[in-house]
Amino acid sequence: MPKRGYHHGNLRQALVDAALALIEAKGPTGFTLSEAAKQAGVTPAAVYRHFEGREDLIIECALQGHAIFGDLMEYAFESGQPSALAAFEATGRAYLAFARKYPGHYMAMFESGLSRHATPELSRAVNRSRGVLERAAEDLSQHIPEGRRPPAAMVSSHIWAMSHGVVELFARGKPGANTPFPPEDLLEAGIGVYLRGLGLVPAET
Amino acid sequence: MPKRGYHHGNLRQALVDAALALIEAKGPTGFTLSEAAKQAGVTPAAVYRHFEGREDLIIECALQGHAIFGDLMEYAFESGQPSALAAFEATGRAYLAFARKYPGHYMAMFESGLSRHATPELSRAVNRSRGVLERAAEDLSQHIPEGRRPPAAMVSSHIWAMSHGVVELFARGKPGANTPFPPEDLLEAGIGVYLRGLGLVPAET
DNA sequence: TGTACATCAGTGAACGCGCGTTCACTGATGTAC
DNA sequence: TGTACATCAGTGAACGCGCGTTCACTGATGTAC
Repeated sequence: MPKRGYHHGNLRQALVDAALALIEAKGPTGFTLSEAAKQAGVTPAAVYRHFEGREDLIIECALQGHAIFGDLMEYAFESGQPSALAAFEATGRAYLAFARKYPGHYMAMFESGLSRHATPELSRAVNRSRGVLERAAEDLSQHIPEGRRPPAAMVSSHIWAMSHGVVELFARGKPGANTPFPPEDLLEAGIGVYLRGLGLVPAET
Repeated sequence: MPKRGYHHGNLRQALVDAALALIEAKGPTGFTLSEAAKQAGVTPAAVYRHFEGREDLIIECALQGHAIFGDLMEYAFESGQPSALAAFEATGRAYLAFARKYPGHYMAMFESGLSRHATPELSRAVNRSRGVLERAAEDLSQHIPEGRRPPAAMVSSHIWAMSHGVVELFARGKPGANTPFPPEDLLEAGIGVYLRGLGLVPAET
């Protein structure tokens, strides 16, 4: 009874799914509303019953991505507790895992070029995603040998940057296309070195 | 006498310059051949006197970018000699400096989605750019406390990833849009922490 | 210096295409009585 | 249960647009004699 058995069933989500597949295949700018409609078995005009237009569809993709992303990061963060270090490392790993498992979402979120403020809703979603990493960095900061500890926001920015860089440069296309190392190992090793540089993780990894 | 005073003067380079400006403004996928032609004061068909088509124009942009990029990185590398550490840090800084000074080139090189093997010439240019960073990493590796030193290619990949991530996430758009830290400081601090993690740079920065 | 000719950079019109978006419509579904 | 009606998801045709590319052309430049 809830909402089954309409004309299409659930066109809205079918369109989002089609859009995500297309974005994954052709990039966010190569994606077209018409093709998403066709792939959902529907006329382009039908899209306008559910979205304001092309950009609105992409925003929904990014929104759903941030929901999953935030959940995943939060779960990883908590699974590492009470060790701030384990929590932080797990969060970093979750970043790459998300990017690999949901490439369409990832691209919609970070490569579609849409403003973070396109929508209050999107703005909120982005802040939540970022918040998890920042919280992990803050917890971690408490354990850094005092004195010259960098701001937590800087630490989280560094990890975000390295993660994003690994995704863009080494986790796209055919495996081994750019480097002899699997992206997962590359990122984990990079974070390991970085954490050692912060004065944590003296000998391991 | 060399090549002045043609119909246009030097349409080929004028088209490249127009393309670079457009790529910077609208991204590599938003760039259109027609608009580049118009901006150079010429009919779209004229472009085909100098390039095979749209993609060929983008390749030329990337090619010129790699030439500048390679020179800049090499110069930075050598300016830090004979200290392997100084050379490496200078190379990292040169990366970001290039990305900020030549955003159109940077986008054509790393965000246009064209294959590294689109052309033998492009392939060579890419390898040269990458080679400089790898050489810097190798020199640096010699100074790392032996035993558990990561492969040089991994070190250069980490730096490349962090640099690229900083560029994409924090050096685009309005300043301060994403972080309270200037991208230069962010990257320099990140590389500093990373190098300390490698066992170099014990106390400074 | 002057004329005849070859070259070839750039023109302008045309092409087929797929895009995002609009609009009046139609027809299946859900609701009231 | 059966009929009349309202809703509204999806249709199909049409729009104006700018794209990349092609083609026969034209006209300025450079060269030969």
